[in-house]
Amino acid sequence: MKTLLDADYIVRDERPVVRLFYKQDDERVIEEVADFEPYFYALSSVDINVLAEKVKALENVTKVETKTMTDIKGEVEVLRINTKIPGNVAELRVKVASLQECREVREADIPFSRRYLIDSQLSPMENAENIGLTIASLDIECLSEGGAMDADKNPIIMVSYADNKGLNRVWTCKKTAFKAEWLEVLEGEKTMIEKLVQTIGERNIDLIVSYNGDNFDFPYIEDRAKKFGVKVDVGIDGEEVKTERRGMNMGARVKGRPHVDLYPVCRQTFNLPRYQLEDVYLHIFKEEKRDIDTGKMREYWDDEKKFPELAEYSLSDAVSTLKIAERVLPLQYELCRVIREPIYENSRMSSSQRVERLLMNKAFEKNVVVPNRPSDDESGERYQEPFEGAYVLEPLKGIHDNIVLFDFRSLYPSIIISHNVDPSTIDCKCCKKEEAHIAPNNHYFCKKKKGFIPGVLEWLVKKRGEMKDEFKKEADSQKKAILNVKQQALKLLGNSMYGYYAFVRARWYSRDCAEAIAAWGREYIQKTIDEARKTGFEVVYGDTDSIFITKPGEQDKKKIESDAKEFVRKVNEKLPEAMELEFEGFYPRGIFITKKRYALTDEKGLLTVKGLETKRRDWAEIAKDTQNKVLHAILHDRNPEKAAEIVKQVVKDIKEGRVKLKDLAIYTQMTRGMGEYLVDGPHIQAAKKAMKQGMNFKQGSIITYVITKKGDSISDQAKVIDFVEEGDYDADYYIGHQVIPAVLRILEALGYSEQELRGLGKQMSLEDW
DNA sequence: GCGGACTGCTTACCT
DNA sequence: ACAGGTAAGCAGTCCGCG
Repeated sequence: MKTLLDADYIVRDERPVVRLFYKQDDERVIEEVADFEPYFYALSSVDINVLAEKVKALENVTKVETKTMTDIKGEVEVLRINTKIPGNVAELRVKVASLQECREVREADIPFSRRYLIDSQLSPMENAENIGLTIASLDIECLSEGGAMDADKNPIIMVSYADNKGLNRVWTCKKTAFKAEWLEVLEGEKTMIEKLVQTIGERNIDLIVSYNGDNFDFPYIEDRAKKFGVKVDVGIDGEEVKTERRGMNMGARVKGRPHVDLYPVCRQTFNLPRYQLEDVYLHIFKEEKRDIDTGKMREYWDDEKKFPELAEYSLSDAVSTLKIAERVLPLQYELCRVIREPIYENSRMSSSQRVERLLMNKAFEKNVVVPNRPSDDESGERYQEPFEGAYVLEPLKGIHDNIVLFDFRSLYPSIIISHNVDPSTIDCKCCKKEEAHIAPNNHYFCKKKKGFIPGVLEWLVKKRGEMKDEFKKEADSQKKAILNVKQQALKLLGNSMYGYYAFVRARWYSRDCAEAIAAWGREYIQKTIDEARKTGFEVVYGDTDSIFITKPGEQDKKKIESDAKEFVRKVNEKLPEAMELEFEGFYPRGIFITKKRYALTDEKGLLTVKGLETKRRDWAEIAKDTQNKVLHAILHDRNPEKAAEIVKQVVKDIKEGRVKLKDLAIYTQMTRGMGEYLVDGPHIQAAKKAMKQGMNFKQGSIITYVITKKGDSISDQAKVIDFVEEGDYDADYYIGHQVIPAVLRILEALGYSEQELRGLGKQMSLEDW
């Protein structure tokens, strides 16, 4: 049994050698492939043989052959141009492209080891679960003075390590009397780094995980190691870890022993207000992780009594990182297998990159020549040409009883499949418009030849169906879990296809296709809404692919549900085969505030909230929690007086200074670089003040701030939480701008007028908001 | 000089 | 750095007001 963990290439005797890093049984092996040459394609503007002759005369060309492939507009003759080493491609493609006879160069920007994986059709991480990978997590602590981390000055004081074969270690250089079986006191920083490297090697680690290792632990270790002349040669063949630029961020790459930074993975996998290790751990395991105030690192380090706390915290970082890895890696493995990408790359890819990678694999299988990536100018132009998206029905605002929710199962993917939406089938020559799939946007799609992307989608849907069937049949819970992850991965890829068509940097971008899909979507939901109304339902709300209905005058819940199910059956009879309207659920009560903002209770009293403040990271916990309680009181307990009582108490707590800072914190992401803001909102002004005191924020950082007492405007009052004392908060702001607006929206929708609320306000002693 | 109306910028959500 | 549709807050400006 073997599993492919990593791939790269080296140049030996002026020939490229692809290296495949496997774990085979219990051994680590490197397979070398020496007979694979880099190549790319050229399309000709004249007779392909004329171009071929010209190309043959160019330097470093080893082989030229003509081939028929499928392009967007149909079959094309292409020239496959082989060259000696990958390093030649950049120069050669320019020479070829500048030949008069050359129309276009294709597939010249695919990295060589990726090219090999596409052509060999090898899947990384096959058998990963069965082979028993040895996974290690690592984490460092360093002694920083006042916020800023500077690898030049501040030493590493602790390295913690945990692996899934039972070894837990904290290596430190403090001469301490504290003893623990996992604590090992070493001479100094240099020895600690050496110990880490040595342990990874000795324990034959297959996969290294970290939390923010790309941007912190590895670059830091590298810098410190350099100081001591130590090599961080943790790679399988003794290569050192290399931090490389990957778009806007860094990636710490370890050859053959993939390093997965769980921070980007978690940011993509979960939707949370913040993504510190503690937050993610709490979210997944519903359990607080040990934490310390890292601002007081010096104290923990110097004080012998406090030191054990630091050591335990450090160990818990490594241990919880490993636990998180075990939770999130299965989906990563699965994505690796489907898109045939090694895990180092896959774990740092965006969903559009994954879709594109899958399409490139399928293109190879189906003899399709891959379109080029657009230039910056081209994607800029595409960006200037937006199109109409989904339909959203204005909700009937207020409370509704006995709501039935329907939605179209995978609306966009099913439209793409049903109507064969593809850049190669749009307005085809082989069908008359009337005989084709006519889209609501003045285009039509071929009915004779299946498009490339609908074909790939169909494959994803079919595979997913198989996984779901096997899931149902499987009894073993571990195997069930794997099957479930498999279907999840396929679903993720399928659901990204529409967005990919509309993504301006996509190779297979097609505004016309995206627009047609959205237009069809609008047509299906609008027709369904009309049909529901004709059938005697009231349509309370609908968004894109979902419809909320009630049946006025009908009290019998069973009757409502059965009528609704009958309606679904009727609609489905008329829909294309791949499309389906699904009965999603029955809700005894719901409140609709505006488009995209509503709340429902199911029969067990479980609350579903969408879009309201409760769901937003940029509202304080005190406001979100109060809104949530008010919703529960109204929807489930049906008791507005209770709601009023809750608000009254919270307002009192705020006024009397009893609220903790963590409940007042507002989280807001910095979505661009500091210099790019035209208007500095509260989070930016708070961040700027904090940066003067040594803190660091960059694009993507989530800023945690509180509105304090002092200042001329809200932004002026905003301060990063680390610099705020307990009790220093603007009570009027939290009452008037947080709690009251959040609950008022609910009470207003209940039918209270503004005046009544002010009256109620007096009762509730809210008179001064 | 003040407050309400309005606009533009910004964010995070929904599907 | 997958899409468009949407609500909403804050900062700043405009406008009316003897």
